[in-house]
Amino acid sequence: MATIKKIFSDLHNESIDGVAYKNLHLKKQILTYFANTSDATITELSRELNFSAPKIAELLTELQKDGLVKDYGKAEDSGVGRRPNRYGLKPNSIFFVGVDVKKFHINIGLLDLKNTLVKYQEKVAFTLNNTPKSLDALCAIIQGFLKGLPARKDQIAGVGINLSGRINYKTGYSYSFFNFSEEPLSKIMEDKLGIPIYLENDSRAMAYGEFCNGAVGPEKDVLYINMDYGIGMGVMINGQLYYGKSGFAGEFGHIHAFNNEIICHCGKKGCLETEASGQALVRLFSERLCAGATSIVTKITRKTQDFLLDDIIAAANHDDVLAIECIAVIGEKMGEGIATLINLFNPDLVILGGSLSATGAYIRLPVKSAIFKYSLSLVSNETHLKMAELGEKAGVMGACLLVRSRLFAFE
Amino acid sequence: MATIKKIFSDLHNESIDGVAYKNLHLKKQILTYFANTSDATITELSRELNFSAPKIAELLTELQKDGLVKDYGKAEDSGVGRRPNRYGLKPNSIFFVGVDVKKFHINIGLLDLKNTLVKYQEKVAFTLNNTPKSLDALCAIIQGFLKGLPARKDQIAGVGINLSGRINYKTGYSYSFFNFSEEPLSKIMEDKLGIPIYLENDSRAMAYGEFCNGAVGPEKDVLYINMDYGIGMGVMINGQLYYGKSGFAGEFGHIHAFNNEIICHCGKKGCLETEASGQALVRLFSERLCAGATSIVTKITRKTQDFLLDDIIAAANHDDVLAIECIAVIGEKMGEGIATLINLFNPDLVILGGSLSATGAYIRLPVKSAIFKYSLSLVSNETHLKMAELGEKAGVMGACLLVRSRLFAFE
DNA sequence: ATTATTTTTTAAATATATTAATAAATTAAA
DNA sequence: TTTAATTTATTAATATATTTAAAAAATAAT
Repeated sequence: MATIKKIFSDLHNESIDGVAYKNLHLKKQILTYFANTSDATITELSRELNFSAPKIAELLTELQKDGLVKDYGKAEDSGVGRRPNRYGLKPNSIFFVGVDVKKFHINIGLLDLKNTLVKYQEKVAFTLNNTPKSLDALCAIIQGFLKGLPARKDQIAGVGINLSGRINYKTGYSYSFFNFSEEPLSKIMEDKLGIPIYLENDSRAMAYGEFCNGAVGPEKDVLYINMDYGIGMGVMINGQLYYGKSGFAGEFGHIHAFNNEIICHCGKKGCLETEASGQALVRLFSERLCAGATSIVTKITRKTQDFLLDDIIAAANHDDVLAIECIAVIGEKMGEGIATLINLFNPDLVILGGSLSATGAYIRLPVKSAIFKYSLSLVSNETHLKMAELGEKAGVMGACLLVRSRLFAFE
Repeated sequence: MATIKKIFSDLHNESIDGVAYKNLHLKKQILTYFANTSDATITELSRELNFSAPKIAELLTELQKDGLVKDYGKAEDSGVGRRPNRYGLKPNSIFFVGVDVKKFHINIGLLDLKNTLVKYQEKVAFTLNNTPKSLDALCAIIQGFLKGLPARKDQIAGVGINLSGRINYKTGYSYSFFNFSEEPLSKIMEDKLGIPIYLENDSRAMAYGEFCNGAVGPEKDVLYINMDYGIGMGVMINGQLYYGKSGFAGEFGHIHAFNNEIICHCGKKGCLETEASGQALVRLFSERLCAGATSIVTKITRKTQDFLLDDIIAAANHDDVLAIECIAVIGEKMGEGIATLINLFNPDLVILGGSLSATGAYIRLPVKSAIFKYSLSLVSNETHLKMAELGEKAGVMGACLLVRSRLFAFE
């Protein structure tokens, strides 16, 4: 069995041309088909990829020799005729590490080729600051995770890392965090950890998780809204993540939506994020409490101020009226923004994700009614609104799957 | 030489498979390369499409037999070595008709395979109403144009028609105009005119014209803003027009942007179009005149009310202060909307088009300054802002080129 | 249980594309 | 002017993929 390094260099060998190039291309098409769809028979692949059965069979045996593909045996009875063999990715050949860096904690996990989180650690203590010390702490956590894995290091294709703010995944530069060096952040971390690093914007990675393994079915044009302290978005167009020119597409939180005087951390005034985000919810909730409103959150947390977003979400899910009211206010404003997105993107599906999505219908209903109110009905009639399915795991899943997509990618 | 019908059915024969399918695919790739890029040599095509030179040569001779491709002879001196032959589309083999339906007139033209408007009629008298009579008038004009063409009818691949409002190009339904029948509009017109009809949203068609033959160079993510009485947008993502689920993507004019009481013709309040469009400009200009402001427009047109948008544009281009001031007001609001687009799409290029773009810097500068004010600088720094280059011809060009793209399209 | 039917898989034959080699065209240098 | 160098175009030879046919595997019907 070839090592991951060998497979990697084979798959990305750019000096290859002619027949070898075409075979390599077809191999990647097969792998991508397995990854995006599922196991398949020779005949299915032949039809789908427009190559003859013998050719597909030849490449499948090569991929099996490489250790990437497995023969899963005879398919289920499908009526009459000989039952075909099903082929698919071999789970234990390659693994991917995903690191979801949140404001106050880290989630980290190891994914195999069958989309199983082999190992997963949630809410590892960490505080995100834009300092070298914070970066060192992050590296140390990843280092520790890499040590205790049920996989050889040469089986790990890379580490995907989600950060909030502006990220250019192609260059590896981060512009909002850990941007105190001349070199791209991905390079710095690769040097420290000795393993390929792939940076991505947090919302886009979460979106990718939902796209591949969550709420998205056959839909091709999908928007994923990450509702957390800030507001982020991941855009899928024609079945692929959309980046824009420099990887900054989807800055939904910083569109100008209000004529208020609240200064956003991006430096501008009136961003959607100033009134429709988790941080706006915390502010609104505190204001209402100060103004004399009552809530069970004070009982649960024994605090009278400095509530966390999670405290309010928990209160709402315990039927706390104040929390529910405040979420409705935020949701209405969020929905107005989403109405704009629907007019512009005419998506098949909009997914509400991020920590605020844990409030379920409390956020969904005001969003839905605002969409009706503010978008063209002909357009929004075509759009489904769903809640995210992966919850807290979305980020880690997405980060891992993005590493996979880079391994299988062509060019 | 094969007839257009033969070529058409060859190019879209779906029963073909195996080798014939692959050859057909490669033929279309070659044609698309010629269409999108320019003429090319065998070696260039071989490199670009990853096929061997003999294979490319074989298909090129076939395409020459079909009458679609022409040998343009030896290339310019490129230093040392044998000079290659350049091949490209043959201009007089196939033609496309484009019809740009405006509110108060029609532009109609005939395009050859070298992007030359062989015949072009501008501002043909017509008034767009949502009535069968208006539709009949439109068909009559097209019928008349088809009669006097310097091309046989069997050489015309189809007629592309631009309409404002919501269009689903796949089904051929129009939802804003001529929507009084059960059957799709494209079907109705095909039956009347006896030639394939392709409907498209007017702004998207204009955008496509600029993409293929106007202000767009190598950029892949581009937004085209159609500033007319209404506001429209065409979106190019990854080098291709973006439609969204039902072809309604890009409804920029109807995003909710103001808390005003002006009812938009879409039925909602506060649309961007109510304050940042040509119709808003006309309203603003009239109000300022009524309030006592002076303008040369009253002298030129000898009217004291009922100004057309073109009157105000002409006045501005004659340095009329009131017109320039009003355009700046509209431009500032338009720019605020475009800032939102930039945050969401992170485009390479934004093109200002439509009749208002004829005011040049008068509209460009306020738009530009609003973009600086309202979008994330990291994102907007990456975006260029250009004026459209095709002017009034954009719609006809786009309509023709869209027919072409459907002829060459695969699937 | 045997035979017919259907489908996948393998194998052989055919068709096809690529590679390598040659010829042709062009420029620069001898 | 001739020769060498360079690149393209064409051809012939080789490698490759596809097609066709045959075999194998599975099920249903007789």
